[in-house]
Order: sequence, then C-alpha cells, then structure tokens
Amino acid sequence: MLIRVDGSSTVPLYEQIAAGVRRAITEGAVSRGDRLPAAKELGASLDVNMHTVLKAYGQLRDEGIIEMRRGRGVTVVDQPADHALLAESARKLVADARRAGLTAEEIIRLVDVRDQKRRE
Amino acid sequence: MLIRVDGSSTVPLYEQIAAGVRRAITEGAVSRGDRLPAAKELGASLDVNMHTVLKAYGQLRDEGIIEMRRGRGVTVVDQPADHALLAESARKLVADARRAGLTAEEIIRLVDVRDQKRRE
DNA sequence: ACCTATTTGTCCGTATGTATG
DNA sequence: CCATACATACGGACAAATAGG
Repeated sequence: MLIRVDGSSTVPLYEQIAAGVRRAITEGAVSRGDRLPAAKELGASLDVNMHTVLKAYGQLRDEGIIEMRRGRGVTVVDQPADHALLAESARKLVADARRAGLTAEEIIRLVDVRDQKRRE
Repeated sequence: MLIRVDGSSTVPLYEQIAAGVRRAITEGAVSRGDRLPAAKELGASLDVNMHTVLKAYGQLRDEGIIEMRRGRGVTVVDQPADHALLAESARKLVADARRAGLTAEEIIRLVDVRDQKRRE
C-alpha cells in the first residue's frame, strides 16, 4: 500500500493519509479483511507522527470502512451491504432532510466525503 | 454551566466533558445560540488539558450539537435534534455504502435529487 | 489598513493505560 | 509474563480565522 503525503499542502496530513487509505482500498491494493500497517509503522514510513496516522485511521473507522483493535491492529472491514437497502436508506435520509428544510446541495454535502474540510 | 469530571473513572475525560455539556444543554443551563467557554478556559476550571476539552467539543460537533469556529469560539446550534439525527443518518448511510464498495461519487448520486443538472 | 489578542486546528513528542495474542 | 498496538491525556509549538481597537 503506497501512500504519499505533501507537507506543504493546505490539506491536513491526516486527511491526506485517510484519502490514501481509501484509495488503496477502492483500487484493490488492499483487500477486505486485510490488515493495515500499525500507526507507528505507517507514520515512520511517511515521516509523520503516530498520532496523525491514528487520527486518519479514526476517521476511517467513523466512516465504517476499517476496524481498530488494541493489541491487534487495524483491518479493513469485511463485507458489504445490499444495494437495495442502501437505496432505501438514501430515500429516507433525503425525505428527512427535506422535512428539515435542507436544500439539495446541503443534502449532498451531508454525505460528501470528498471535500474533507469540516462542515461550517 | 457546571460540569464535573472524575479522573479516577474508567470513562475517558473527554467523554465525561461531552456528556456534561450535553446535559447542560438538555437541562436548559445553556440555551441554543449560547457560547460555550473556550477550551482553554473550561480546561482550566476542570483542571484538564485544553486538547482534552477540544476533543470533547469535536465530538459534540460531529453530533451536530455545537459549532466551532476559530477565533470565535463554540456555540450551541439552533436545532440540535434535527441536525444531529440527520448527521447520524448520513454517517450511517455513508458507512454502509462504503462497505458496499461504492465510490464517493456513487454515494452522492444516491441522494442527488437534482436530476440532469450540472454539478460544478 | 494595521496590529493585537483570542480561539480553534493541526502536528509533534512523551507518558501511561488497556486489550490482544 | 511479555510484546504489540491502539486509547487516552498531557504539554508545547505554530498556523489560521475571527474580533476589536
């Protein structure tokens, strides 16, 4: 799994790392159930502090794509959900959001993981 | 707003602080739109590090309960309930979708109601 | 327009705790 | 018991956004 970070970028290091791991997964460089390098280890290879890697990992965990366990390490979450169920959940979310008065753009922003800046 | 923490508890300090703020809001000790004490300030009064308070605040922000802005501070949002529920639903949807292997663009399409409109 | 203080955001380093194997 | 690896907490440093003089 090769990830590169740019210290001069305005994008936070932990976001770059998280994006790199996501990319490695979607591109198949890392498979489901695979173990990711220990935070300390990946940090060393990127010349980045362990905590920064842990923050990236924590974000991915919150997104549900990896699992973190003490003493055991980090693994890519095992397997899928059903597309029909996803569509159903999506319709519900949109309905709720519309009731709450959100615009289409705001609803999209709700699930947009591409712009990694905190919503403000 | 009075919060107390127990350093000997197994519950993490930042969880205790987050719980205390939630309680203060639901009990009406803090109103919508009110400003919460600066992390440094609350930390000093609780004898806890600023970063620990910031972690608690960050959790509440992820739940949609508060807003944080540099230079300005932390404020309780207008409609915590609605926003929190929506954010939570969205988070789950994104997590499920990612487990199903959907890309960010595919996830957005799930909730995009702007049919043929151009997305910039 | 400028400067300063405030306050959150990120990153680093260290230390200690806790679950796993 | 021991090594591994994440979890929490502290502290310091600097950056970036905001507000006020």
